[in-house]
Amino acid sequence: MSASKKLERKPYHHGDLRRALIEAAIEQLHTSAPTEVSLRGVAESVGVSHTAAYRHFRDKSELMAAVSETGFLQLRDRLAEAKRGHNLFRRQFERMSRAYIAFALEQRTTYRLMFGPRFIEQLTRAGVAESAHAAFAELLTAVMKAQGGGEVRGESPFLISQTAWALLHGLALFYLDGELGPEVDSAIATSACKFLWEGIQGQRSTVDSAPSAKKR
Amino acid sequence: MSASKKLERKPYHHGDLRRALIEAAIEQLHTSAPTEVSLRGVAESVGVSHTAAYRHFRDKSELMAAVSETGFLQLRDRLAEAKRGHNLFRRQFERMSRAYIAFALEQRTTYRLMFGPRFIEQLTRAGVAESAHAAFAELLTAVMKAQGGGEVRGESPFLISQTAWALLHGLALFYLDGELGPEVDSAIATSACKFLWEGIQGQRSTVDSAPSAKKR
DNA sequence: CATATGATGTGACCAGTGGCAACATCAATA
DNA sequence: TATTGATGTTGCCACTGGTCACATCATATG
Repeated sequence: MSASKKLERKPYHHGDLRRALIEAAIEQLHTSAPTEVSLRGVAESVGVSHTAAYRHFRDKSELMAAVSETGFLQLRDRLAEAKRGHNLFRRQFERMSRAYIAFALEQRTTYRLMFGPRFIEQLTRAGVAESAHAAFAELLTAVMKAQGGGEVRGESPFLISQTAWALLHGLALFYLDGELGPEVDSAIATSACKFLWEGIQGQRSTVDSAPSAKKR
Repeated sequence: MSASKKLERKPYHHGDLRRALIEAAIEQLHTSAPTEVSLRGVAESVGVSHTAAYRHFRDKSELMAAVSETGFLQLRDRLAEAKRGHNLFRRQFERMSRAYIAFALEQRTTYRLMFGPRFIEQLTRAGVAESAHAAFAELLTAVMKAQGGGEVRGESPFLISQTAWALLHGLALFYLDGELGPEVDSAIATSACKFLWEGIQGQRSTVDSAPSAKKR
């Protein structure tokens, strides 16, 4: 076989095992519950001994934390993408909500992992905390900007954003748990966002959809 | 030792092992994550061989489902208790919200278990589904009654209740994950409920909170 | 009262898991 | 060229959930 080149002959050293393990773990999460994903299985699917993983992760939880981190980064991108090109918060909120739930549905198990029981531990790892906050910041900045324009009431943007996030998270779990249908646009998500929107919008809504009798 | 009586001499047959196992599991959940609770550990803490559990539960997950069921029943009682003696939905909602989050905080790990990754599987077991729906019904009936009095807008009580539940669930997880302080009354819960309340209240609010400044 | 029978608990054992330690392999530098 | 540190491997350990054959007992039946 070719001797000079680098591939084919399964080199003793993998090259980028860390990344490969993370991707393999994500792959397994598509078909297995977080609990059922075994470090051994992941290593095997990469064609490597299970202990090799310990050269790149202190233990299994650190590998899973790395998976979470990539999840949060992806979620952040989705949210950023959702609001891009729209200036009205009402519109941004609607699109971000859909994007959020769509992400949770597509990455079901990863999403569960991200917000699962190890969430606290994970947040102690720098990377996870940062990426999680980055995702949250997408929502927060949108709220703050909308407050500047008077579109959203002027109370603490943190409280408002957290409320919205909590609602989205709760909704996402409902979808994941199969209590709701698989269509992101189903009644509940739409209604829920409408209810919250009506609770947080500012007095002088610049463009209040329709002049329908609103205002309290 | 006394031969005629029933206690002391650790009888070969436990008497009510099923219940004892459930309680022991709940006990362990107070100090261990759901994942870390082992069937063997639970059995040992009851002073029984780990295989004895299989006489009462098909497998570990069935034991955990039983734990969930008792959790939902307890949650239902808490919610029922919270609204008892109050007629104004606004007041009921406020109290139920606090009760909900308080329950999640007190039974941290059990709560995680209840809504954890196995939620779907659990719901296929009759007992769990029933108790879960019973808890939800407490909220639902309150909403429906309030709609009758015009206190809550007349849209689908299901959608409204689910929205509220989703919000509460999301909030509860925030508390559990330590993103928020441990005080149930902290700003976020109060604000979140206020925002939602303003989004769902009916047109002719009978008593729109005394104009008192309240706490803001 | 004696005995048979089914419910309940036990011990031995299995495969699978996460993790550790000593060793093997290799790439890069001195 | 030799050494060294990073990376991957093999062998092992304790532990877990689960199955099996067997032990113990409560109770119904003669």
